[in-house]
Amino acid sequence: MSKSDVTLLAIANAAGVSQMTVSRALSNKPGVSRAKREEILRIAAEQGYVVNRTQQKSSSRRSHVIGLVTAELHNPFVSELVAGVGRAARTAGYELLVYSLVEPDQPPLPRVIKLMQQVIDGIIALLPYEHSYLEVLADARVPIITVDQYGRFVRFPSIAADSYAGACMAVRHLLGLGHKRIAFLTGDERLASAQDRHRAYLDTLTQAGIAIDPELVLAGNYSLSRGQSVVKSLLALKDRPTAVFAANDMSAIGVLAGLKEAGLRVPEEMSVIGFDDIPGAAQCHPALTTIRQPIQQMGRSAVNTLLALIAGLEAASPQIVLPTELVVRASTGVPRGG
Amino acid sequence: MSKSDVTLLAIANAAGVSQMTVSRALSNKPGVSRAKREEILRIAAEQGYVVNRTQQKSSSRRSHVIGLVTAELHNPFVSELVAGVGRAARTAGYELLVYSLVEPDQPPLPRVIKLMQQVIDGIIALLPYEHSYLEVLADARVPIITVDQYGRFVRFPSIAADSYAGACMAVRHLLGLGHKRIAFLTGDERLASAQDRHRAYLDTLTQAGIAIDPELVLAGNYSLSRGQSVVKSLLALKDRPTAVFAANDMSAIGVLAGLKEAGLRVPEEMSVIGFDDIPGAAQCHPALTTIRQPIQQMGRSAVNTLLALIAGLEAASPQIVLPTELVVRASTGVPRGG
DNA sequence: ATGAAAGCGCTAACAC
DNA sequence: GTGTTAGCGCTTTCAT
Repeated sequence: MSKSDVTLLAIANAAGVSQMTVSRALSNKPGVSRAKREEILRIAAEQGYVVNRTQQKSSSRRSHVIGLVTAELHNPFVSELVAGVGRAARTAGYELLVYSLVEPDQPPLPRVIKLMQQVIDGIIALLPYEHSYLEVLADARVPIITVDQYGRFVRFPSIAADSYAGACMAVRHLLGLGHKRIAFLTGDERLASAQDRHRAYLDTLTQAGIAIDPELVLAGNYSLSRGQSVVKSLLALKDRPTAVFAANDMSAIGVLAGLKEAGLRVPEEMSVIGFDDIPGAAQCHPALTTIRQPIQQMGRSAVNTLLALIAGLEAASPQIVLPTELVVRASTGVPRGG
Repeated sequence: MSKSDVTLLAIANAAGVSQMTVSRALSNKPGVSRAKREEILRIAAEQGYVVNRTQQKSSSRRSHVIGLVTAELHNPFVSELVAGVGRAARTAGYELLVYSLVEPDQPPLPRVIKLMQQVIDGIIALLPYEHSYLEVLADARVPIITVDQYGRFVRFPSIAADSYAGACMAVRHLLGLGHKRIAFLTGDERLASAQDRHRAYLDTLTQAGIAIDPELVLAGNYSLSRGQSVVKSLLALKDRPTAVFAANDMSAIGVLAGLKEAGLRVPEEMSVIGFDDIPGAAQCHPALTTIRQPIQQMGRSAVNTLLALIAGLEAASPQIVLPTELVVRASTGVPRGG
């Protein structure tokens, strides 16, 4: 007889009480005497009882399972965040299930959306490019939190690092080193984070009295390969920049690769700064100067906010913005003749 | 009234039949007249009915949902495989749920294991380093398939590409180009795939009459960073190799990066060949020659085999091995003075 | 070919 | 503080 047969009733019999008393004891609900409660907990532990979340959900509308949806499984930022969310969820007594959107810009099938409702209590959506399915879920009263946002679309509470402030720091760091011609490699501009970083770049330069040169703004998409391929356009400019601010670490690492390919030394001939501080940032050569997002903390915030929503509370603030931090490593330095 | 309220009973009422008839019609079971069946299907489609998988499971022991467990979310091979499995599952009328092992070498909590049993009909485990939890699941009669294997542990049916044959091809390709000193960067030797590739390297060289030089065998772990860092040991050898066979593409790309850093040209001064043919292999510089694993097909095989197991059939063959293919790109060439 | 009844494991609601 | 009842949505089993 495998453990999977341990049911509420089994424990009730073993303890000589009713099923309901066991349920109450196990869910920490009032209405059970201390003595009985302890006895029940002991027996349950002994027998290795674990609640059946799906039955729990079908009778109480709560499964204590949350879902995380993402289209970018292969993305270091995402996988870090998944880890953070997983830990936070578990700490709060929740399990985490991941729904992978196989087709990035395609909404999941109705079948899958339904499955989400049937299994989970709430959803954390990462980098929600396509979000029509979120509307469907919201209509079905599934609490939703997004990490980053699709444009300025604010129907759902979101968690994000302070992209604007972080990007300002990045640009100021380069300015402080003496750079005047600073290129910017954009992120995927459908996302709020990318828009914020872009705006911060423009604003900070302007505030520093430096005219914006549109040639120095290159269209990226947060990907390594784009970062790498964009380098030649950069080097083809008659008046080359002395530094590049890439909207995220992946594309910054791509830029590093492209520069290496072109034979330029970093930071002597070109400074590079990224954004995110993914694990790979510290390991590449030269180690990447970047803006750190508090990824673990973002995971925790996402979970806590979601749980509050599930509990029926309004999100304290619809948009939670977490501070970022400049991490200076080896990829930035004073410009030549600076 | 949201769609989520569409239940069997609702359709039964709308169709003027019993719940049971609707159930039968919708699950393609016999016992319903053609006319009624069609009528029911029409109404169900109209109302947007979707079965509640968890209820389905609690009464029939089948949810038509399968799970995929992996510790390496951030791994291009894994994410490709997840996509392939997702597509195949959906085609077969199953949904896919992903369980991410947050701590790579740590088994999931009993709570999570229990959740798996409660939600899914079977599990596909990717790169199962730690597999004690699989035993628990198997004891609970959850069908399991692994992709790749932990060592020579064959309790579970597995799907894998033919690592041995593929690695032989890789080495022969280099031999054919005229290389005599060929280094090997191992994979994570806990996995069967890594062991097979290693063995193939040794065997193929021996068969070609080339003595094995232990100095040319470098300990890797399938990671990019290890590939990169290992290059300096390679270049420090008094009698340098002219080619490197890396046990997978990620580490091969790392080797490429390390060589670029060291200023060596590929393939003029060093040939590099990988294994997997992940999407990144074609995009790096120079484009990587590699052994292609049929990742999509592996996903399909894994799903089909798992479904057979779920249906109560024995796996046709406990170990399914799929053929590999040499993909020649730009990272291999004749050795200098070859 | 169709339906009625029972049960899966759990909890909300209402007893006592 | 504790137990009983009913019900979630589905499928099994047994009638008809």
